[in-house]
Amino acid sequence: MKEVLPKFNSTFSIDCVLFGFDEGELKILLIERNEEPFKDWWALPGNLVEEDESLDQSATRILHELTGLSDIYMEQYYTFGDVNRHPQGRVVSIAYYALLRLGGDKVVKPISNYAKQAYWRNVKDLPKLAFDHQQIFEKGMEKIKRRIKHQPIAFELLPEKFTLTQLQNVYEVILNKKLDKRNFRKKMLSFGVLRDLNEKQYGVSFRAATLYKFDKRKYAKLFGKEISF
Amino acid sequence: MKEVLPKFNSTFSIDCVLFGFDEGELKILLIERNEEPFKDWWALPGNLVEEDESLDQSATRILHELTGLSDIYMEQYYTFGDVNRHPQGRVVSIAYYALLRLGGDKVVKPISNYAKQAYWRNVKDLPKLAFDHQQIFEKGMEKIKRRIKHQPIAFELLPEKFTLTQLQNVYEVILNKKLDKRNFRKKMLSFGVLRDLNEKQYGVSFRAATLYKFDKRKYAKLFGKEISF
DNA sequence: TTTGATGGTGTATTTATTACACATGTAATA
DNA sequence: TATTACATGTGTAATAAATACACCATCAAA
Repeated sequence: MKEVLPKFNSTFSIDCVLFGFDEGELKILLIERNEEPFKDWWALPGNLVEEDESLDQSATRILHELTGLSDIYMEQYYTFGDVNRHPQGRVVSIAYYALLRLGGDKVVKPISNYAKQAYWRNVKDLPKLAFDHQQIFEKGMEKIKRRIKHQPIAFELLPEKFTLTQLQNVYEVILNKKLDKRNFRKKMLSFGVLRDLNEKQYGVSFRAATLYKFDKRKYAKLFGKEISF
Repeated sequence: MKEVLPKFNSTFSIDCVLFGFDEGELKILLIERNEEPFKDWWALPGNLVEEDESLDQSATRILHELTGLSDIYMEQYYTFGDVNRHPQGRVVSIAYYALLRLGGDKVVKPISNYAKQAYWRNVKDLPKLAFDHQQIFEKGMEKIKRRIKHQPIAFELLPEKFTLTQLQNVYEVILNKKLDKRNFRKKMLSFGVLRDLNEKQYGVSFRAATLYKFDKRKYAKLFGKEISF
């Protein structure tokens, strides 16, 4: 049944924009390339898609190889296919973004040979990037700006227990504008998807804030109601 | 400088969901395939990407070959890459949608050999589709449902001069719900992007309605203000 | 001239958004 | 133990936006 397709002279890759939130800053993971082309340049983590894996599987694998993490919110958002985007041939790249919980911990183990090292970089201060990765990053940034207004993605960037101030910081840094504290809290709590844990921060050198948790069950019940965060 | 990429055993295609609005119905263009696989099945128009064209160029070309039209609002919205989506090999398909002005006229000339014929079909009454085209269609449908709320895409489906009732029909059929006439008009006119042409319909067997035009210049001035249509 | 079908209009109610300032609690330290 | 530094936590009034709702006007055709 397998006949031959007229063209097989192309390939495709996945590139990932891995967002993380740490110390009040939105960061993405960049690798320093160890191979041509663009050896020694900074680039988004990415790789070629294997024959026997779907695009989503491939994105999941690449993320796992790079960070050791699984069960992460990832989403395909655009495909880049300019003729000369890759100097070695026709490579169409499918872009994904992921939202990671950072937290002074072990994330990031660039085991693979194609990367010398990997660093988290503040999105407001990125170096020059290889290929068309600047464009890929910008489109990803736009995407999460839109997405955060309608979907509960901010929680993916925070630890399971978080304070309202931390949550507000995520919104402020992604939307790139200050929000009013009282209005923000009123609105967030009004959705009824945050559970007050009756628990306080500890180890902070000021008044400890109440910890909340995102309640997925309650959110699921609202589905279809088009919340506007 | 050109080295060899490790894998070149794959290919990619474009599939298009062409939306049109006619006689109060939202329709898409389907072709009846004349080639294996899925010979004689209904399918979305699509084709393989050529070596020397970008994805956007390819989408534009395919649309032009099929309809004779150019200068059409098209947008890439998702890429489908399940391993077995194409029975003859690994084919990743980049999906685009386009919004066309129908109007009893000449659109649609399925000249190519791979299609027997092409028909406009109401989205509420589609036949079984080849490949994963049902899924591709559904995702496209979701996309324009979201998009129409924030971007002025409804106008792309209407003739240059249109009545407010026609415009409301477009919203109703895409959002799949009835809207209140007075509230709809109040809101639409409040944006200040519709120009009253001081002109009436003619040839209708009832009271003729005022014709309006979408004013792109005024809309452009609002840019960044996040209108919610 | 009557009928049928669509065009066109306003107001009151409810809900959401915005603007805005000060007392409280905690840890560090003087 | 008093003071300081710092982030937490709270309410109300004003404005803007969304919603609900019904009838007369106009035109062509019969």
